[in-house]
Amino acid sequence: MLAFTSAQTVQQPSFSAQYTARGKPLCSITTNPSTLPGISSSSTGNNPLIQSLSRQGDLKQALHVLSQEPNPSQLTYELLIRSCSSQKSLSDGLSVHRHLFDNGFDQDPFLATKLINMYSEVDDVERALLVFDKIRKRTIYVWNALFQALALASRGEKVMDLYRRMNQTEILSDRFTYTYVLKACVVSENMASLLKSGKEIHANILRRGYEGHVHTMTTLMDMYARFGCVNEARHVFAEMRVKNVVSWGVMITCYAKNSMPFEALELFHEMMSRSDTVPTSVIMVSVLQACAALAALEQGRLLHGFVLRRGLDSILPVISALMTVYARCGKIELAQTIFDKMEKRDVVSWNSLISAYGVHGFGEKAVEIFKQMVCSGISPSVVSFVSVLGACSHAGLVEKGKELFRSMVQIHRIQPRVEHYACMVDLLGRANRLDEAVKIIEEMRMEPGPKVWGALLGSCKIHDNVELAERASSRLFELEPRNAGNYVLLADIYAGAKLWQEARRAKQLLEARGLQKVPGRCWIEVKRKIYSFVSVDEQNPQIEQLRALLLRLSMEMKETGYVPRTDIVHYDLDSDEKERILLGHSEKLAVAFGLINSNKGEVIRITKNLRLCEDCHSVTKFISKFTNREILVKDVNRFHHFRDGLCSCRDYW
DNA sequence: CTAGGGTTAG
Repeated sequence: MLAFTSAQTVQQPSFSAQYTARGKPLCSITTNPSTLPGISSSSTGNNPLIQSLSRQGDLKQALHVLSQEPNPSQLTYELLIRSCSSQKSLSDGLSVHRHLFDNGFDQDPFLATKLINMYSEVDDVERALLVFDKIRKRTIYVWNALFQALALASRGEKVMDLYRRMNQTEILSDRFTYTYVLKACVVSENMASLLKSGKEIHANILRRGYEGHVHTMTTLMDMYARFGCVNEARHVFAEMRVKNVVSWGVMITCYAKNSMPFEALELFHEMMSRSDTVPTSVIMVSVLQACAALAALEQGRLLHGFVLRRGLDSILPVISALMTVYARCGKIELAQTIFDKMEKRDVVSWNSLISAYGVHGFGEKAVEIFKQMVCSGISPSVVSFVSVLGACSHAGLVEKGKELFRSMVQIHRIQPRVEHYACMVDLLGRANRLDEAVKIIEEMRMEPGPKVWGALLGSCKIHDNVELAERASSRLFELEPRNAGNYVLLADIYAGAKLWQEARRAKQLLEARGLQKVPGRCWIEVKRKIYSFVSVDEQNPQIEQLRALLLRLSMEMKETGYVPRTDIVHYDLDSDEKERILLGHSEKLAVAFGLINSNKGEVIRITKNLRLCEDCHSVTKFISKFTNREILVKDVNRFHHFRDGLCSCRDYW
């Protein structure tokens, strides 16, 4: 880059010299160009030949001919630059750039645009910026090309800086500008600060009267969606008079990605009934994702049928999403069947299967699939390692996990990222090897992020380690002050150690920051309808019936040794009240609902938004034995398969 | 020169 900068300004001759030297081998073309078919020695010279060589992708030949051409045209340069872009060749791009500079085309805004595109394509934004700096006449095309290049390189702040500067000139944004600058907002390292910028662009869009432009408005929705601003996205969507399949898709994805799977499914059904929009594979992927999050098997089956009818069943992302739906509905064998039938598989297909076994606690199987993947010649990705390490963690395969972690660098040449360290901390911490977990953190060559400290805090909860919990939580309160879960976890750990005053302080901290505990929720799908439960659910029409059933079961269970875990209720209440609260937990309500409303022999499947509580875990074990029913509970991070009084997690979760 | 998607840990 340095050589080029100086050359561009002062050392022009060296370019030409270097260039001519490189052109030498093909001088035969210039000595007698007319011997080549279709080439005349008229005023157009070698231009048509260079152009057709560029179009064919014979870049080397094109460059050789160029070196002998005294009058290259703008079109010739354009095609050459494009060829460099498509071949991702920085060195050839530089040659063309030098050449057009020598021929006085360096102030041509059209070619500057193409050069910026080209440098962006070869991942050299710095040179793209340089072209922009040098060009004096900056058309909106030049600006847009740079915005696009910077957005692609995740330089959000830089884009906003330049966007504001552009707005001080007489150049006006167009519809392309808006899509690029909006995209730039969500790709910066510093997400929070650019939401403001996004809103600023939103205001400009309205001021300039672009609110009727579908493309722009859809990008705007997506920007809000990625910041988690569901209401803003929803508002933009509602105001759009013209919607197309992408606008619907962005809104559905927005819900699916922001933990609102119900709304995602609802909107999909609305799209199907109220518009003539034909769903694409992209839409199906998002809807399937929502379905997986809810563990809604019947919905999933309907969607699977739909996918087949629409002929979308050979599209890899759709298949991966389908596998995940079945896996998350507890139908792991169906996920395996789909995988087996695939004609082509990519790394994501494999990852889907690995994580499927992982969340069910089949650690060995997950490791086996991982090995099969490697044997079949697919290189594991960063996600493969997250999945397989997670699988080891859930199954307590500590040594296996450590071995795989080492193999990341040693065999697969993948540098561990923060999320891999988080997996290791979880793996070791869960296995009560907290000192080793701490050692891993201390040896990290990067800043341990919230995921790492969060994994440690979670382990402290399992193993009642107050001291370490204080250390982890103090870091978490700095790193993610608005995550309510951390305060609740710390309060629980204190309460578990009967440090009531400290527990109260942790809760006060939560409230002082204006946060609220995420309420525990459960879902159950019965006859294609999904029912949702919150703890001590007074609104539920069947609540009395559910309570009565649970009370009866609880009394029976007590006779066979069940002791309600009133110790985990951290309110200052008498033990009867505590028992009542425990019995009102949403997962118990959902189980009772399933027992009453589904047929005998059917598996009861429940989804929970948090980690399963210990009391519910033991009660569900009892119930599975008592009622001779299989109960499948998917909590935030794994599956619990209850059968005959036992759980598939072997009480390790 | 423009918009959306698969697999992921606490």
